[in-house]
Amino acid sequence: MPSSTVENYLKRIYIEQQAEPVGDIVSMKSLAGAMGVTAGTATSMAKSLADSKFVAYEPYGGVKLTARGRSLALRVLRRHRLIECLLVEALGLDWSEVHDEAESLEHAISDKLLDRIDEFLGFPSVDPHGDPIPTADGEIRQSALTALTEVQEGAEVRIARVLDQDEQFLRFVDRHMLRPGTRARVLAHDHAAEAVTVQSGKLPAVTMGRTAAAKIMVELIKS
Amino acid sequence: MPSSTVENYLKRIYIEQQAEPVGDIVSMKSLAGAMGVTAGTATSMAKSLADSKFVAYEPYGGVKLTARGRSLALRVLRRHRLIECLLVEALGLDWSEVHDEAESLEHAISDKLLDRIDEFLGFPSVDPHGDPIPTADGEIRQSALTALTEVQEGAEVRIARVLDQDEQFLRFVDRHMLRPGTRARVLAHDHAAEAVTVQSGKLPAVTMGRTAAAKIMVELIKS
DNA sequence: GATCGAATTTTGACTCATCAAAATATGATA
DNA sequence: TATCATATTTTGATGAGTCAAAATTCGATC
Repeated sequence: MPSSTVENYLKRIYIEQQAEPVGDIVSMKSLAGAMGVTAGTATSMAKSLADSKFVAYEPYGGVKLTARGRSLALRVLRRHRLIECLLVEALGLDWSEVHDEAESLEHAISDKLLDRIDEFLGFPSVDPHGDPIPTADGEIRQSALTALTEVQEGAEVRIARVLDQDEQFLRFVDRHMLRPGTRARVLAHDHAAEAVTVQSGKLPAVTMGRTAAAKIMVELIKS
Repeated sequence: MPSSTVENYLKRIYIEQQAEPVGDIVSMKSLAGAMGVTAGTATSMAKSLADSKFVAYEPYGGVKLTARGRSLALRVLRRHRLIECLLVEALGLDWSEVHDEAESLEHAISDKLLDRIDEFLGFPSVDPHGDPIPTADGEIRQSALTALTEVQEGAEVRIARVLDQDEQFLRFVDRHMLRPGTRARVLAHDHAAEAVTVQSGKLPAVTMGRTAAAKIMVELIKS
């Protein structure tokens, strides 16, 4: 059984790999940063993950998941996201507080219980943040989404996914009714101010910075 | 934060202490046995638990929880038992399969989530096996129960608690409708055969060995 | 090509939890 | 009281995961 440390590294590598603009390869620096350990620790873990065939490790290059590593990473992600669903839907926790909880529960839950939860929830395809839930056989369906920053002025969108689990940010999103599933309209892009103005429901419009807006992914309804 | 190993030792010591007929002191041998480690490991953990003031450790004597240790043990037990309730009541798992699951989840759940679960379940006082659930402030109410072996022939009882988490045993109990909450009648004690005969619901009577019967605790309804 | 700064790797050390095996203490019995 | 079986403790070792700091390599620039 891989330890929860190993599971965390693989999950992290998977996520960093997604974020990697090109090449799918994760440097020791970003891995160490993402895991909150020193670079030396990242290197030695990289080697040991490579020994277990979870990653391909290129000295002075970086690390990249093997099929085996990717499969385990997706299983961890599946656990994480199904647990988030459970906490929100069955126990009524707020979506802004479930991330950390899921972070530890994801290593403690059995496959059997997980399947039970999946069934109980009606086999959801995304978690409360709109992140896709890998299937039991290790597939993940990424729907093509657009960042709020890329949407034309005046367009109507449906919020689909929020790419940041930070509690503060999620509460901000909540306050302005920009939670996945809701409709909103992009009112303006201010390139000089690097800001985007959006409006949802009956709420007054809100203006947010580009970097914040870039973390909100949407589907176009009408432009 | 105490590690989950520490939590497990304290929980185990608490349980062994309850089982200790006299003196409340747990020997290294029984601790090692209960934890599935060698005696040397038990000794060194006993010392380190003593360093952290969780137990009083007497060389060549044994170990006994301090108030601090007892408090943590009860918090772990509370987590364990509330999780068992949740798995049975909300997710429909069978009571015979929840023990192992709870065994790992109990170290991964936050106090916040636990309180939420407690509320969601309506503040239950016992888990599916009839084991009392410690309160959030560290109290535990042990109701005075009688073992099936001590009940007079012909008496009617209500099953209150089953003192064995073994899956096989719990399924046996289930098959004969002897789950906590159900009524049953003690038909006979056969001292020579060391056996007890019980009957529940519309099922035919079942005869079980003394040691099995001793693990089923009941309340008297009528003798 | 030589040099410099940044990233990476190596080294040595540490903690936690464990084991096997050797050494020792305890308590009962002769 | 001497002995013996059993329980306990000690000792030395191991693996996982970590850090700090020293050593090395890479890649870009001069």
